[in-house]
Amino acid sequence: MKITTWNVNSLTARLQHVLDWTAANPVDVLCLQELKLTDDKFPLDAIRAAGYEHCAVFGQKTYNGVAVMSRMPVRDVVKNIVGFEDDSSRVLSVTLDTPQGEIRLVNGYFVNGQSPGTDKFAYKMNWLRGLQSYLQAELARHPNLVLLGDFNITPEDRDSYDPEGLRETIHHTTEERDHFRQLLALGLADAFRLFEQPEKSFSWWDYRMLGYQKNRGLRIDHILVSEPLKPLVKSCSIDRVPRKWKQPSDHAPVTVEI
DNA sequence: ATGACGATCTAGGATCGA
Repeated sequence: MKITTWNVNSLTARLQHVLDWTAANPVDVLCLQELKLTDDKFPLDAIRAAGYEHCAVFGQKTYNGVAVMSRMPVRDVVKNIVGFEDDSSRVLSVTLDTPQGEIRLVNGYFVNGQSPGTDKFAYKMNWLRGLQSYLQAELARHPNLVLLGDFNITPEDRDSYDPEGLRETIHHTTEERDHFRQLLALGLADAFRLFEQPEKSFSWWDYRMLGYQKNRGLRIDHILVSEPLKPLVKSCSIDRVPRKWKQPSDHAPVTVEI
C-alpha cells in the first residue's frame, strides 16, 4: 500500500497536476496540504472520478487547508489538534482499514513560523507542543500510526542546501529540530531515512532565483511511522518529476510504501 | 538590506509562504 504527502500550494491551481500525477502514480492514499480553498470548493467529482472515492476535507479560504484522498474508506475523521485552539485548518486525522490492519493517519500542514523571535515563530512552537501531546494520546490509542505532511522543519543539516549559511534561520533552528526529535522520541521513525537515499535530497525548492534548477532546496515534507509499522515499510521516496512541470507546486510529493 | 516567484483577493498592490 502506498501513501503520499504533497503540499500542492492551492488545489485550485494544481488540480490538473494532482490528476496527472495520480494517473501515473495510482497511490492508495494522497494527503494534501495548502488547499487554499473552502470545503465547498473542493473538486470532489474530479477526484472521485480519478479513483479516490473517499475524501476527508478540512478547507480554509486563501490559506492552509488539508485533505485526505483515499481509495479505501476513511473513518473517525478529526480536524486539527484536539485540545489546541487554532483558527487555521492544519491537521486532519483519519483511520484506514488496510490489509496491514488499522492505520491512523495524521496529515499536517505545520506552521511556517516566518523567523525566530516573531509572533508566528511563537505560534509555531506552541502548535508543535500541542501536536506532540495530541500525538502521544493518538499513539496510545492507535499503535499503527503515520504522521505525514509539510513539517516546515529540516531535521538535520543534510536536509538543507546551505546548512551553514542558514544556521538558526527558519526551518533550521535548534528549537524546531528539538521538536522534530521529540516527535521521533514518541516512537516514530522518519521513513525516508530508513533507506539509502541520494545526497541532497529535498522536497521543496524556492520558486525564485532558479531554486530548483540549482537544487537549492530543503527536505521539509516528511512521513513518520510508528514502531509496529517500521519493519513493514518497503520504500520511501521523493518524486521530483512534477516539480519540473509547468506552473508546479514548490513542493514535491513524498511516498511511503507499507 | 532587499527582492527574486507564485497564489490569493480583488482589480493594484499587499500579504504570505519557506
